[in-house]
Amino acid sequence: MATLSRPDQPHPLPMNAAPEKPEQGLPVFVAEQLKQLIYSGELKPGERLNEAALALRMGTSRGPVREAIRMLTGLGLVKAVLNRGVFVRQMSVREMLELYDLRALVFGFAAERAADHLAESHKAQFEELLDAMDRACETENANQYYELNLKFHALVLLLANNQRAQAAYDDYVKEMHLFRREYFNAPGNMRQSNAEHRTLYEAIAKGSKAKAKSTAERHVLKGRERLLSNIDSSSPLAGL
Amino acid sequence: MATLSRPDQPHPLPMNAAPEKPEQGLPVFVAEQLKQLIYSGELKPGERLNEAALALRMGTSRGPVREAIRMLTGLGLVKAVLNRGVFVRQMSVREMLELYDLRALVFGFAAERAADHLAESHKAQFEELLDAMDRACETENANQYYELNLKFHALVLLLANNQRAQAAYDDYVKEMHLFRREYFNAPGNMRQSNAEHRTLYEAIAKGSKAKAKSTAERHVLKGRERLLSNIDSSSPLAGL
DNA sequence: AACCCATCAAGTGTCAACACTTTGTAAAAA
DNA sequence: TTTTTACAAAGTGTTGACACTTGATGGGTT
Repeated sequence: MATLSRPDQPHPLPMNAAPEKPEQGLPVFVAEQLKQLIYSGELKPGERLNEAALALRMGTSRGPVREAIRMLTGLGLVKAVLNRGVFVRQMSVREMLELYDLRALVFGFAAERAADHLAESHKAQFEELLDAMDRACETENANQYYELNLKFHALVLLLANNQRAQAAYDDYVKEMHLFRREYFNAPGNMRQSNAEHRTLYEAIAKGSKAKAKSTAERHVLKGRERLLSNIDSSSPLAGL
Repeated sequence: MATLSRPDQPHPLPMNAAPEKPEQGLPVFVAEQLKQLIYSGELKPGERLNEAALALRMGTSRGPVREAIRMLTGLGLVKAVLNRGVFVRQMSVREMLELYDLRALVFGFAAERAADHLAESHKAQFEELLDAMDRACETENANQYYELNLKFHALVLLLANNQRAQAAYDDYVKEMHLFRREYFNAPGNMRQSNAEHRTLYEAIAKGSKAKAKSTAERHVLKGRERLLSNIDSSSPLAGL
């Protein structure tokens, strides 16, 4: 997964009022906005969501806001405490590590299947992405690399031809944004990471299922190791 | 996973009115009830949820019911259509097959790790379960076997020591209840299934990680095959 | 000074009323 | 008889008001 320095808030104060004709109802609209606010970091992990304030900001009453919030609890993005409000979920180190394990598992699974389903048309996409990531390495453009890296992984998942796995993987990546920001800065592994990408792609292109699987798995688990060493070098007893 | 003939509605018309002091708020309470209604089959896949009727039944107003329903949409249990209501999700054959793939993957993962973490105290539990399942086979008690089977799988997941994987697996099993009932009747594979359980347990007990993993994976995938043959023997063009 | 208790503001929990959309029904037109 | 149109019923969408809980503030007591 490589560096994982999240792009610093692409949305400074973006969305404001409700649309004229909500295409899917106000609660859905509000839920989208809230997701943005959370994933972009404007609403930080542990922070409380104030219903009245949000209602005002979204231009609705509290009803739809409450419904939107309930959707997010179903998604595990926020946690409600009776009579005290709902709070943006905070991931523990343990949860984060578990998530890496699952992500590695699913990514390995996807890579294995991608080695079966690869079509000529996708080869071009892969090579384009790999080259673009190389260029991002040259220019030390971490945000750019992060985006391309996401696309690379998404492409593997797409080729796995399992929408459920695709959705799950997507959730995993998004959930990781709920982790404390300060642990994420492992600056310059981009080159190493992209080398792994190349190895993986070659395995997929050759149709070597076993190799693709193990390469993909290890690629994600390296991110796990990196996180782990970041943590106990900064505070030895942070974990659970 | 074995037979998977679901126990026929353990809850005929169970829960009725709201409790005096809802321990976690009315919406949560209602959501629990709704989950029961759905998983038990009283609310069938594709059926619409009537807010007013449910509110009456639960002894609340529509507000908490709507919030409960939104939680379920977040969980993917129901699907909302603007101005037309929310409907219990219906799983397609394709989704079901994808789910089996993921379930096999996670169960394999769990078995591999269980082979590491196995303690003496759990051996007794395993053997107890296996014997009980044998007895259920003798008496042809499918419901009994189904419950024990669930416990066996849950125990493996517990030993994997990854709460996230445990929760995911649990969701998978529950989601499968959203599939059309008629495809689930593969009556008499209980003996075969339990033989696989024994093989798996022995691998775990011996600490053979690779064997445990592959055995567990195949065990679930056999259920997948069974489903598949059930389907195209009953209606050749059911799938997507 | 430390502690305890009333008071109060802020915020969540619930409800009932109202507005809008959809859909079924039955009368009117072709 | 068939089609169209108007109407009515049922149900969802949204709101503002009100009840209750929590936590903070501040005065009084030991």
